[in-house]
Amino acid sequence: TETYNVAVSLCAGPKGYKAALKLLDDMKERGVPRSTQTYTSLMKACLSVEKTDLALKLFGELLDEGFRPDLLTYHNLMDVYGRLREWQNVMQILDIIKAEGLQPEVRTYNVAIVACARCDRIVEATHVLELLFEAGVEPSVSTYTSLVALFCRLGQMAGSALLLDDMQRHGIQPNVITYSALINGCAQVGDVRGALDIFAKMQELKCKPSLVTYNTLLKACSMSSDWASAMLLWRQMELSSCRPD
RNA sequence: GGCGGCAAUGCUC
Repeated sequence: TETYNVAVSLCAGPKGYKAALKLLDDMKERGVPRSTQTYTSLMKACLSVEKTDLALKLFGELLDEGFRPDLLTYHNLMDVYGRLREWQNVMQILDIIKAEGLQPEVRTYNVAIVACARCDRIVEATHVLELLFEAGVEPSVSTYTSLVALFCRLGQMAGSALLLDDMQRHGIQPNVITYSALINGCAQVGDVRGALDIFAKMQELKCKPSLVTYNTLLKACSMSSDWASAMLLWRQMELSSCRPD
């Protein structure tokens, strides 16, 4: 069982999920017992290629075989429902986790926030952060970055600024991903100036921009037809060790 | 005891 579980867990990517499913058939044929983890890893493999229907089916099989879902299973399940835009189910799973006596972790809430974010549900995503605090769990950079990214994607820059303050009050420093999300927000609302300001701040803080950062900055410029800034950024990008792809 | 899970842009279909 363990050998198979490890093999299944290594199956990610476009081809991986098929290999993983083959392993499951193999286990059944040879009478190798499955486990919660077998199915959870299989769900993950399916999610990596957005096969949400298959992931749901595997969750069903897990239950049919009489296994108890663990935290990770529920994380994957929330991921599924996020992709299906079924945020009500995401919130419900948080309740189920509690009801089952499982101990939620930061990641539990992070996954829930991302799932709500996929559904553009700002209210629910924000509520998840409150639930985290109620549970006495410490937020992480990812927690705040996921929320900030949602606000930014929807152009709610005032809200994202409040979150950034809140984050720092909790002693969490934004990283390159957080800043990239904020730059994306500036892009959404056509604020090239703001995007460049954040970029400047990153340099001050010695926060190394990534390829995504540059792509996002260029997007901000192109959405406002600011070709002069775009050219400057392109040059900067070449000077740094970032190569366009 | 070990193993499996989280966040940012665009492109593609």
